[in-house]
Amino acid sequence: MDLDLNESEQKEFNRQLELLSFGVSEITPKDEFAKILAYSIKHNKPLRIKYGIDPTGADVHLGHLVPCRKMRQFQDLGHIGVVIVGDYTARIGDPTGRNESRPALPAEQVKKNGEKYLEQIFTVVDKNKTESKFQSEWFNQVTLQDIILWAGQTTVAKLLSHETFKNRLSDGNVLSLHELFYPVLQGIDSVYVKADVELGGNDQKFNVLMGRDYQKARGMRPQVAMLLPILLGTCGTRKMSKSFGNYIGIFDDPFDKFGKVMSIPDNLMADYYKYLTNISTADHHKIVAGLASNALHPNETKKNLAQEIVSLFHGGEIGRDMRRKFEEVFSRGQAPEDISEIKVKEGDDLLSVLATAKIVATKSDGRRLVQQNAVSFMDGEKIVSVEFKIANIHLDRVIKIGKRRFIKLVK
RNA sequence: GGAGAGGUUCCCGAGUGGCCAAAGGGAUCAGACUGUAAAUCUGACGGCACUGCCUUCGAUGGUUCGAAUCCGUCCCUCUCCA
Repeated sequence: MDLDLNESEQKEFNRQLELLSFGVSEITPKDEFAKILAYSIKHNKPLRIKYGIDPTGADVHLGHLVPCRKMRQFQDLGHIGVVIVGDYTARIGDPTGRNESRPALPAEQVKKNGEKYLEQIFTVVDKNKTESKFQSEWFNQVTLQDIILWAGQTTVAKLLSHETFKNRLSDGNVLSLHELFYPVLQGIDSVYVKADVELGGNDQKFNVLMGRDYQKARGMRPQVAMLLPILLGTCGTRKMSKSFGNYIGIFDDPFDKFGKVMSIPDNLMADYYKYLTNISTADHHKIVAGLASNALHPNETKKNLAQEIVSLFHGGEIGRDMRRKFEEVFSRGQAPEDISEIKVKEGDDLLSVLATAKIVATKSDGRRLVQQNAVSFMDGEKIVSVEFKIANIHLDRVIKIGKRRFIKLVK
Protein backbone atom coordinates (compact mmCIF):
# COMPACT_ATOMS: atom_id res chain seq x y z
CA MET A 1 0.00 0.00 0.00
CA ASP A 2 1.38 3.38 -0.95
CA LEU A 3 0.65 5.63 1.97
CA ASP A 4 2.77 8.68 1.36
CA LEU A 5 0.27 11.46 1.62
CA ASN A 6 0.90 14.87 0.20
CA GLU A 7 0.21 17.93 2.29
CA SER A 8 -3.47 18.40 1.51
CA GLU A 9 -4.14 14.70 1.77
CA GLN A 10 -2.44 14.67 5.15
CA LYS A 11 -4.61 17.54 6.27
CA GLU A 12 -7.74 15.76 5.15
CA PHE A 13 -6.55 12.60 6.87
CA ASN A 14 -6.07 14.41 10.16
CA ARG A 15 -9.47 16.03 9.89
CA GLN A 16 -11.28 12.77 9.21
CA LEU A 17 -9.38 10.81 11.83
CA GLU A 18 -10.25 13.32 14.50
CA LEU A 19 -13.92 13.54 13.59
CA LEU A 20 -14.35 9.82 13.24
CA SER A 21 -12.58 8.97 16.47
CA PHE A 22 -14.75 11.30 18.52
CA GLY A 23 -17.15 9.54 20.83
CA VAL A 24 -15.82 6.13 19.91
CA SER A 25 -14.84 3.82 22.70
CA GLU A 26 -12.60 1.50 20.76
CA ILE A 27 -11.05 1.07 17.34
CA THR A 28 -9.46 -2.33 16.79
CA PRO A 29 -6.86 -2.47 15.42
CA LYS A 30 -6.19 1.21 15.57
CA ASP A 31 -3.17 1.37 13.29
CA GLU A 32 -5.04 -0.56 10.62
CA PHE A 33 -7.80 1.98 10.71
CA ALA A 34 -5.30 4.76 10.12
CA LYS A 35 -3.88 2.82 7.18
CA ILE A 36 -7.14 2.13 5.43
CA LEU A 37 -8.30 5.68 5.99
CA ALA A 38 -5.09 7.03 4.50
CA TYR A 39 -5.41 4.67 1.57
CA SER A 40 -8.99 5.75 1.03
CA ILE A 41 -8.02 9.40 0.94
CA LYS A 42 -4.98 8.93 -1.26
CA HIS A 43 -6.78 6.85 -3.84
CA ASN A 44 -10.12 8.54 -3.44
CA LYS A 45 -11.77 5.25 -2.66
CA PRO A 46 -14.55 5.53 -0.12
CA LEU A 47 -14.56 3.09 2.78
CA ARG A 48 -17.44 0.66 3.17
CA ILE A 49 -18.94 1.07 6.62
CA LYS A 50 -21.04 -1.83 7.80
CA TYR A 51 -23.71 -1.75 10.44
CA GLY A 52 -26.04 -4.64 11.07
CA ILE A 53 -29.29 -4.61 12.92
CA ASP A 54 -31.58 -7.48 13.82
CA PRO A 55 -35.24 -6.79 13.16
CA THR A 56 -36.50 -8.64 16.20
CA GLY A 57 -39.27 -6.16 16.89
CA ALA A 58 -40.74 -3.26 15.03
CA ASP A 59 -39.00 -0.53 16.98
CA VAL A 60 -35.61 1.02 16.53
CA HIS A 61 -34.60 2.96 19.61
CA LEU A 62 -32.18 5.73 20.38
CA GLY A 63 -29.53 3.23 21.47
CA HIS A 64 -29.32 1.95 17.91
CA LEU A 65 -28.78 5.47 16.73
CA VAL A 66 -25.37 5.89 18.31
CA PRO A 67 -23.69 3.73 15.64
CA CYS A 68 -26.07 5.12 13.03
CA ARG A 69 -24.94 8.64 13.77
CA LYS A 70 -21.35 7.52 13.41
CA MET A 71 -22.26 6.02 10.05
CA ARG A 72 -23.76 9.33 9.05
CA GLN A 73 -20.51 11.03 9.94
CA PHE A 74 -18.64 8.65 7.69
CA GLN A 75 -21.11 9.33 4.93
CA ASP A 76 -20.77 13.08 5.29
CA LEU A 77 -17.06 12.55 4.71
CA GLY A 78 -17.79 10.70 1.51
CA HIS A 79 -17.78 7.09 2.65
CA ILE A 80 -20.41 4.46 1.92
CA GLY A 81 -22.78 3.03 4.47
CA VAL A 82 -23.83 -0.58 4.27
CA VAL A 83 -26.80 -1.35 6.47
CA ILE A 84 -27.54 -5.01 6.88
CA VAL A 85 -30.90 -6.16 8.05
CA GLY A 86 -30.16 -9.37 9.88
CA ASP A 87 -33.19 -11.28 8.79
CA TYR A 88 -31.36 -14.54 9.45
CA THR A 89 -29.61 -13.57 12.66
CA ALA A 90 -32.90 -12.22 13.97
CA ARG A 91 -34.25 -15.70 13.69
CA ILE A 92 -31.50 -16.87 16.02
CA GLY A 93 -31.61 -13.94 18.38
CA ASP A 94 -28.36 -12.35 19.48
CA PRO A 95 -27.16 -14.44 22.41
CA THR A 96 -24.78 -11.68 23.60
CA GLY A 97 -25.43 -10.92 27.22
CA ARG A 98 -28.35 -13.26 27.49
CA ASN A 99 -28.74 -16.24 29.70
CA GLU A 100 -31.39 -17.94 27.66
CA SER A 101 -32.35 -18.67 24.09
CA ARG A 102 -34.83 -16.45 22.42
CA PRO A 103 -37.85 -17.76 20.61
CA ALA A 104 -37.39 -17.95 16.86
CA LEU A 105 -39.32 -15.44 14.80
CA PRO A 106 -41.20 -16.43 11.68
CA ALA A 107 -39.61 -15.33 8.40
CA GLU A 108 -42.42 -13.01 7.22
CA GLN A 109 -42.47 -11.21 10.54
CA VAL A 110 -38.75 -10.61 10.28
CA LYS A 111 -39.11 -9.35 6.73
CA LYS A 112 -41.81 -6.90 7.72
CA ASN A 113 -39.86 -5.67 10.73
CA GLY A 114 -36.83 -5.21 8.52
CA GLU A 115 -38.59 -2.79 6.18
CA LYS A 116 -39.75 -0.77 9.16
CA TYR A 117 -36.28 -0.78 10.65
CA LEU A 118 -34.75 0.68 7.53
CA GLU A 119 -37.31 3.42 7.45
CA GLN A 120 -36.40 4.36 11.00
CA ILE A 121 -32.68 4.14 10.46
CA PHE A 122 -32.91 6.51 7.53
CA THR A 123 -34.06 9.24 9.88
CA VAL A 124 -30.34 9.50 10.69
CA VAL A 125 -28.39 7.64 8.06
CA ASP A 126 -28.06 9.20 4.61
CA LYS A 127 -30.16 7.03 2.34
CA ASN A 128 -28.42 8.22 -0.81
CA LYS A 129 -25.06 7.01 0.39
CA THR A 130 -26.27 3.71 1.75
CA GLU A 131 -26.51 0.21 0.40
CA SER A 132 -29.18 -1.56 2.37
CA LYS A 133 -29.23 -5.30 2.25
CA PHE A 134 -31.04 -8.22 3.77
CA GLN A 135 -28.95 -11.19 4.84
CA SER A 136 -31.32 -13.45 2.95
CA GLU A 137 -29.89 -11.99 -0.28
CA TRP A 138 -26.87 -14.24 0.25
CA PHE A 139 -27.93 -16.72 2.90
CA ASN A 140 -30.85 -18.04 0.86
CA GLN A 141 -28.37 -19.51 -1.65
CA VAL A 142 -26.28 -21.28 0.95
CA THR A 143 -25.75 -25.02 0.81
CA LEU A 144 -24.90 -27.43 3.54
CA GLN A 145 -21.43 -27.61 2.07
CA ASP A 146 -20.99 -23.88 2.69
CA ILE A 147 -22.16 -24.23 6.24
CA ILE A 148 -19.74 -27.02 6.94
CA LEU A 149 -16.96 -24.97 5.39
CA TRP A 150 -17.74 -21.99 7.61
CA ALA A 151 -18.03 -24.17 10.67
CA GLY A 152 -14.56 -25.49 9.85
CA GLN A 153 -13.10 -22.00 9.74
CA THR A 154 -13.66 -21.31 13.39
CA THR A 155 -13.35 -23.47 16.48
CA VAL A 156 -15.58 -24.41 19.35
CA ALA A 157 -12.95 -23.17 21.76
CA LYS A 158 -13.02 -19.79 20.08
CA LEU A 159 -16.78 -19.53 20.26
CA LEU A 160 -16.81 -20.75 23.84
CA SER A 161 -14.32 -18.08 24.76
CA HIS A 162 -17.24 -15.70 24.39
CA GLU A 163 -18.30 -14.97 27.92
CA THR A 164 -21.98 -15.30 27.13
CA PHE A 165 -21.59 -18.82 25.82
CA LYS A 166 -19.22 -19.81 28.58
CA ASN A 167 -21.60 -18.58 31.26
CA ARG A 168 -24.55 -20.26 29.70
CA LEU A 169 -22.75 -23.55 29.88
CA SER A 170 -21.37 -23.13 33.37
CA ASP A 171 -24.71 -21.94 34.74
CA GLY A 172 -26.48 -24.91 33.28
CA ASN A 173 -28.66 -22.87 30.95
CA VAL A 174 -29.79 -23.75 27.46
CA LEU A 175 -27.27 -23.25 24.71
CA SER A 176 -28.43 -24.42 21.34
CA LEU A 177 -26.12 -25.15 18.44
CA HIS A 178 -27.73 -22.52 16.23
CA GLU A 179 -26.81 -19.83 18.70
CA LEU A 180 -23.16 -20.56 18.13
CA PHE A 181 -23.84 -19.69 14.53
CA TYR A 182 -24.83 -16.17 15.41
CA PRO A 183 -21.29 -14.75 15.38
CA VAL A 184 -20.46 -16.89 12.36
CA LEU A 185 -23.29 -15.45 10.27
CA GLN A 186 -22.38 -11.93 11.29
CA GLY A 187 -18.81 -12.64 10.25
CA ILE A 188 -19.86 -14.05 6.89
CA ASP A 189 -21.87 -10.89 6.26
CA SER A 190 -18.66 -8.90 6.30
CA VAL A 191 -17.28 -11.14 3.58
CA TYR A 192 -20.31 -10.67 1.38
CA VAL A 193 -20.49 -6.90 1.69
CA LYS A 194 -16.69 -6.42 1.65
CA ALA A 195 -16.78 -4.24 4.73
CA ASP A 196 -13.81 -2.06 5.60
CA VAL A 197 -15.15 -0.95 8.95
CA GLU A 198 -17.90 -2.46 11.05
CA LEU A 199 -19.74 -0.36 13.58
CA GLY A 200 -21.28 -1.82 16.68
CA GLY A 201 -21.89 -1.35 20.37
CA ASN A 202 -19.18 -2.23 22.84
CA ASP A 203 -20.84 -5.55 23.54
CA GLN A 204 -20.47 -6.52 19.89
CA LYS A 205 -16.70 -6.80 19.91
CA PHE A 206 -16.64 -10.57 19.64
CA ASN A 207 -19.15 -10.68 16.81
CA VAL A 208 -17.48 -7.88 14.89
CA LEU A 209 -14.09 -9.51 15.18
CA MET A 210 -15.50 -12.70 13.69
CA GLY A 211 -15.84 -10.73 10.50
CA ARG A 212 -12.08 -10.22 10.42
CA ASP A 213 -11.48 -13.95 10.77
CA TYR A 214 -13.78 -14.85 7.92
CA GLN A 215 -12.47 -12.12 5.67
CA LYS A 216 -8.91 -13.25 6.30
CA ALA A 217 -9.91 -16.83 5.56
CA ARG A 218 -10.98 -15.59 2.10
CA GLY A 219 -7.84 -13.61 1.56
CA MET A 220 -9.65 -10.30 1.93
CA ARG A 221 -8.37 -7.28 3.75
CA PRO A 222 -9.98 -7.63 7.19
CA GLN A 223 -12.36 -5.00 8.45
CA VAL A 224 -11.67 -2.73 11.38
CA ALA A 225 -13.94 -2.87 14.41
CA MET A 226 -15.21 0.49 15.55
CA LEU A 227 -17.08 0.11 18.82
CA LEU A 228 -19.32 2.73 20.28
CA PRO A 229 -20.54 3.22 23.81
CA ILE A 230 -23.72 1.50 24.80
CA LEU A 231 -26.37 4.04 25.58
CA LEU A 232 -27.99 3.43 28.95
CA GLY A 233 -31.75 3.20 29.04
CA THR A 234 -34.10 5.58 30.80
CA CYS A 235 -33.64 3.62 34.02
CA GLY A 236 -30.01 4.74 34.08
CA THR A 237 -28.63 1.36 35.04
CA ARG A 238 -29.04 -1.02 32.13
CA LYS A 239 -28.39 -0.65 28.44
CA MET A 240 -31.23 0.68 26.37
CA SER A 241 -33.11 -2.29 25.11
CA LYS A 242 -36.54 -3.22 24.06
CA SER A 243 -36.62 -6.20 26.35
CA PHE A 244 -35.80 -4.11 29.40
CA GLY A 245 -38.59 -1.70 28.57
CA ASN A 246 -36.28 1.26 29.12
CA TYR A 247 -36.03 2.50 25.57
CA ILE A 248 -37.04 5.57 23.65
CA GLY A 249 -38.30 4.47 20.26
CA ILE A 250 -37.98 6.40 17.03
CA PHE A 251 -41.64 5.76 16.40
CA ASP A 252 -42.65 6.78 19.90
CA ASP A 253 -45.17 9.54 20.03
CA PRO A 254 -43.37 12.89 20.50
CA PHE A 255 -44.91 13.52 23.89
CA ASP A 256 -43.79 10.09 25.02
CA LYS A 257 -40.29 10.82 23.81
CA PHE A 258 -40.27 14.03 25.79
CA GLY A 259 -41.54 12.34 28.93
CA LYS A 260 -39.15 9.45 28.63
CA VAL A 261 -36.20 11.81 28.34
CA MET A 262 -37.46 13.63 31.42
CA SER A 263 -37.45 10.35 33.30
CA ILE A 264 -33.74 9.70 32.87
CA PRO A 265 -31.52 10.21 35.91
CA ASP A 266 -29.69 13.52 35.93
CA ASN A 267 -26.27 11.94 35.54
CA LEU A 268 -27.24 10.55 32.15
CA MET A 269 -27.89 13.97 30.64
CA ALA A 270 -24.31 14.52 29.53
CA ASP A 271 -24.23 11.23 27.61
CA TYR A 272 -27.57 11.81 25.97
CA TYR A 273 -26.44 15.25 24.89
CA LYS A 274 -23.21 13.85 23.55
CA TYR A 275 -24.56 10.90 21.63
CA LEU A 276 -28.03 11.96 20.61
CA THR A 277 -27.98 15.66 19.81
CA ASN A 278 -26.03 17.72 17.37
CA ILE A 279 -24.46 20.10 19.83
CA SER A 280 -20.85 21.04 19.37
CA THR A 281 -18.08 19.76 21.57
CA ALA A 282 -17.70 23.23 23.04
CA ASP A 283 -21.38 23.49 23.96
CA HIS A 284 -21.23 20.04 25.41
CA HIS A 285 -18.40 21.09 27.69
CA LYS A 286 -20.42 24.11 28.75
CA ILE A 287 -23.35 21.95 29.74
CA VAL A 288 -21.24 19.47 31.66
CA ALA A 289 -19.49 22.28 33.50
CA GLY A 290 -22.72 24.19 34.06
CA LEU A 291 -24.39 21.20 35.65
CA ALA A 292 -21.39 20.48 37.83
CA SER A 293 -21.25 24.04 39.15
CA ASN A 294 -25.03 24.39 39.50
CA ALA A 295 -24.93 27.29 37.06
CA LEU A 296 -27.45 25.37 34.97
CA HIS A 297 -30.71 24.20 36.47
CA PRO A 298 -30.98 20.42 36.05
CA ASN A 299 -34.70 20.47 35.30
CA GLU A 300 -34.33 23.23 32.69
CA THR A 301 -31.35 21.47 31.17
CA LYS A 302 -33.27 18.22 30.95
CA LYS A 303 -36.21 19.95 29.33
CA ASN A 304 -33.83 21.48 26.80
CA LEU A 305 -32.43 18.04 26.12
CA ALA A 306 -35.86 16.50 25.73
CA GLN A 307 -36.85 19.31 23.39
CA GLU A 308 -33.67 18.83 21.32
CA ILE A 309 -34.29 15.13 20.96
CA VAL A 310 -37.94 15.53 20.03
CA SER A 311 -37.03 18.26 17.55
CA LEU A 312 -34.47 16.01 15.94
CA PHE A 313 -37.21 13.65 14.81
CA HIS A 314 -40.30 15.79 14.60
CA GLY A 315 -39.02 19.28 13.94
CA GLY A 316 -38.50 22.28 16.16
CA GLU A 317 -42.11 23.28 16.36
CA ILE A 318 -43.28 19.99 17.77
CA GLY A 319 -40.32 20.03 20.12
CA ARG A 320 -41.54 23.32 21.55
CA ASP A 321 -45.14 22.10 21.69
CA MET A 322 -44.22 19.02 23.63
CA ARG A 323 -42.29 21.08 26.11
CA ARG A 324 -45.29 23.33 26.64
CA LYS A 325 -47.58 20.35 27.00
CA PHE A 326 -45.26 18.73 29.49
CA GLU A 327 -45.12 21.86 31.57
CA GLU A 328 -48.90 22.17 31.50
CA VAL A 329 -49.56 18.61 32.48
CA PHE A 330 -46.87 18.02 35.05
CA SER A 331 -45.64 21.33 36.34
CA ARG A 332 -49.02 23.00 36.52
CA GLY A 333 -51.24 19.96 36.74
CA GLN A 334 -53.40 21.04 33.83
CA ALA A 335 -54.97 18.79 31.25
CA PRO A 336 -53.45 18.68 27.77
CA GLU A 337 -55.54 19.99 24.85
CA ASP A 338 -55.80 16.77 22.93
CA ILE A 339 -57.75 14.50 25.20
CA SER A 340 -59.52 11.43 23.92
CA GLU A 341 -63.25 11.34 24.47
CA ILE A 342 -65.73 8.65 25.32
CA LYS A 343 -69.47 8.66 24.81
CA VAL A 344 -71.51 8.11 27.92
CA LYS A 345 -75.07 8.44 29.10
CA GLU A 346 -76.75 9.02 32.41
CA GLY A 347 -76.48 6.00 34.70
CA ASP A 348 -73.44 4.39 33.07
CA ASP A 349 -71.12 2.65 35.46
CA LEU A 350 -67.86 4.59 35.54
CA LEU A 351 -65.57 1.57 35.85
CA SER A 352 -67.16 -0.07 32.82
CA VAL A 353 -66.79 3.14 30.85
CA LEU A 354 -63.11 3.46 31.71
CA ALA A 355 -62.46 -0.17 30.84
CA THR A 356 -64.27 0.20 27.52
CA ALA A 357 -62.20 3.26 26.74
CA LYS A 358 -59.13 1.11 27.48
CA ILE A 359 -57.80 3.83 29.73
CA VAL A 360 -57.64 1.25 32.49
CA ALA A 361 -56.55 -2.31 31.74
CA THR A 362 -59.51 -4.06 33.33
CA LYS A 363 -62.32 -3.16 35.67
CA SER A 364 -60.33 -4.64 38.52
CA ASP A 365 -57.48 -2.35 37.59
CA GLY A 366 -59.86 0.61 37.59
CA ARG A 367 -61.32 -0.44 40.91
CA ARG A 368 -57.86 -0.48 42.44
CA LEU A 369 -57.06 2.94 41.05
CA VAL A 370 -60.22 4.38 42.58
CA GLN A 371 -59.34 2.76 45.88
CA GLN A 372 -55.89 4.35 45.64
CA ASN A 373 -57.39 7.80 45.19
CA ALA A 374 -56.03 8.07 41.68
CA VAL A 375 -59.26 8.95 39.89
CA SER A 376 -60.76 12.42 39.95
CA PHE A 377 -62.48 15.08 37.91
CA MET A 378 -60.09 17.72 36.63
CA ASP A 379 -62.10 20.45 38.28
CA GLY A 380 -61.79 19.02 41.74
CA GLU A 381 -63.87 16.24 43.16
CA LYS A 382 -62.28 12.88 43.72
CA ILE A 383 -64.09 9.70 42.85
CA VAL A 384 -64.14 7.55 45.95
CA SER A 385 -66.79 4.97 45.13
CA VAL A 386 -66.11 2.03 42.87
CA GLU A 387 -69.81 2.05 42.07
CA PHE A 388 -69.79 5.61 40.79
CA LYS A 389 -72.51 6.20 38.20
CA ILE A 390 -72.35 8.89 35.58
CA ALA A 391 -74.98 11.64 35.75
CA ASN A 392 -75.77 14.40 33.28
CA ILE A 393 -73.85 16.96 35.30
CA HIS A 394 -70.68 15.01 34.53
CA LEU A 395 -70.94 15.45 30.78
CA ASP A 396 -68.16 17.41 29.07
CA ARG A 397 -65.94 17.05 32.10
CA VAL A 398 -62.49 15.55 32.14
CA ILE A 399 -61.51 12.60 34.29
CA LYS A 400 -57.91 12.27 35.35
CA ILE A 401 -56.33 9.00 36.37
CA GLY A 402 -52.94 9.22 37.97
CA LYS A 403 -50.77 11.95 36.53
CA ARG A 404 -50.91 11.28 32.85
CA ARG A 405 -54.16 9.65 31.87
CA PHE A 406 -57.04 11.86 30.85
CA ILE A 407 -60.40 11.22 29.27
CA LYS A 408 -63.34 13.44 28.53
CA LEU A 409 -66.92 12.28 29.05
CA VAL A 410 -69.18 13.35 26.19
CA LYS A 411 -72.71 12.69 25.20
C1' G B 1 -29.08 -45.13 25.01
C1' G B 2 -28.48 -45.07 30.87
C1' A B 3 -28.74 -42.38 35.72
C1' G B 4 -30.13 -37.96 38.23
C1' A B 5 -32.26 -32.79 38.53
C1' G B 6 -35.82 -29.47 36.68
C1' G B 7 -40.26 -26.69 33.80
C1' U B 8 -44.35 -21.74 39.02
C1' U B 9 -48.04 -15.73 37.86
C1' C B 10 -44.85 -9.94 32.83
C1' C B 11 -39.33 -11.51 34.30
C1' C B 12 -36.16 -13.87 38.16
C1' G B 13 -37.37 -17.10 41.97
C1' A B 14 -39.72 -19.60 46.92
C1' G B 15 -43.39 -23.10 47.64
C1' U B 16 -43.76 -30.96 48.12
C1' G B 17 -51.64 -32.53 49.90
C1' G B 18 -55.84 -28.03 52.74
C1' C B 19 -53.77 -21.74 56.31
C1' C B 20 -51.94 -20.83 48.04
C1' A B 21 -54.22 -16.26 43.61
C1' A B 22 -49.08 -18.73 45.52
C1' A B 23 -43.06 -15.76 49.82
C1' G B 24 -39.06 -12.47 48.14
C1' G B 25 -36.83 -9.39 44.30
C1' G B 26 -37.29 -6.80 39.51
C1' A B 27 -40.52 -4.38 36.06
C1' U B 28 -45.16 -1.77 36.16
C1' C B 29 -49.13 1.33 38.27
C1' A B 30 -50.88 4.61 42.24
C1' G B 31 -50.24 7.96 46.66
C1' A B 32 -46.88 11.29 49.37
C1' C B 33 -42.76 14.21 48.44
C1' U B 34 -39.93 16.75 44.41
C1' G B 35 -37.16 20.86 39.55
C1' U B 36 -38.80 15.95 36.84
C1' A B 37 -42.57 10.37 34.00
C1' A B 38 -35.49 11.43 38.75
C1' A B 39 -34.41 9.69 43.86
C1' U B 40 -36.83 8.21 48.37
C1' C B 41 -40.93 6.39 51.32
C1' U B 42 -45.91 3.96 51.27
C1' G B 43 -49.39 0.95 48.81
C1' A B 44 -51.32 -1.99 44.74
C1' C B 45 -50.10 -5.65 41.32
C1' G B 46 -54.98 -12.76 37.39
C1' G B 47 -60.31 -11.85 36.20
C1' C B 48 -65.32 -10.84 37.51
C1' A B 49 -71.60 -10.20 39.00
C1' C B 50 -65.50 -8.48 44.58
C1' U B 51 -66.67 -10.10 52.45
C1' G B 52 -68.12 -14.39 47.20
C1' C B 53 -67.18 -16.79 42.59
C1' C B 54 -64.09 -18.15 38.24
C1' U B 55 -59.26 -19.10 35.79
C1' U B 56 -53.67 -19.89 36.55
C1' C B 57 -48.24 -23.21 38.66
C1' G B 58 -45.05 -27.37 30.90
C1' A B 59 -49.42 -30.68 28.49
C1' U B 60 -52.85 -34.38 29.40
C1' G B 61 -55.27 -38.26 32.16
C1' G B 62 -55.82 -40.13 37.18
C1' U B 63 -55.83 -40.64 42.92
C1' U B 64 -58.28 -37.62 46.81
C1' C B 65 -63.70 -34.53 50.28
C1' G B 66 -59.46 -31.35 48.53
C1' A B 67 -53.50 -31.10 44.10
C1' A B 68 -48.68 -26.10 42.06
C1' U B 69 -47.72 -30.13 45.53
C1' C B 70 -49.11 -37.52 44.90
C1' C B 71 -49.41 -41.21 40.46
C1' G B 72 -49.47 -42.42 34.79
C1' U B 73 -48.33 -40.73 29.86
C1' C B 74 -46.32 -37.03 26.70
C1' C B 75 -43.34 -32.48 25.47
C1' C B 76 -39.08 -29.42 26.76
C1' U B 77 -34.28 -28.18 29.50
C1' C B 78 -29.86 -29.16 32.44
C1' U B 79 -25.88 -32.43 34.69
C1' C B 80 -23.03 -36.90 34.66
C1' C B 81 -22.03 -41.51 32.03
C1' A B 82 -21.76 -43.77 26.92
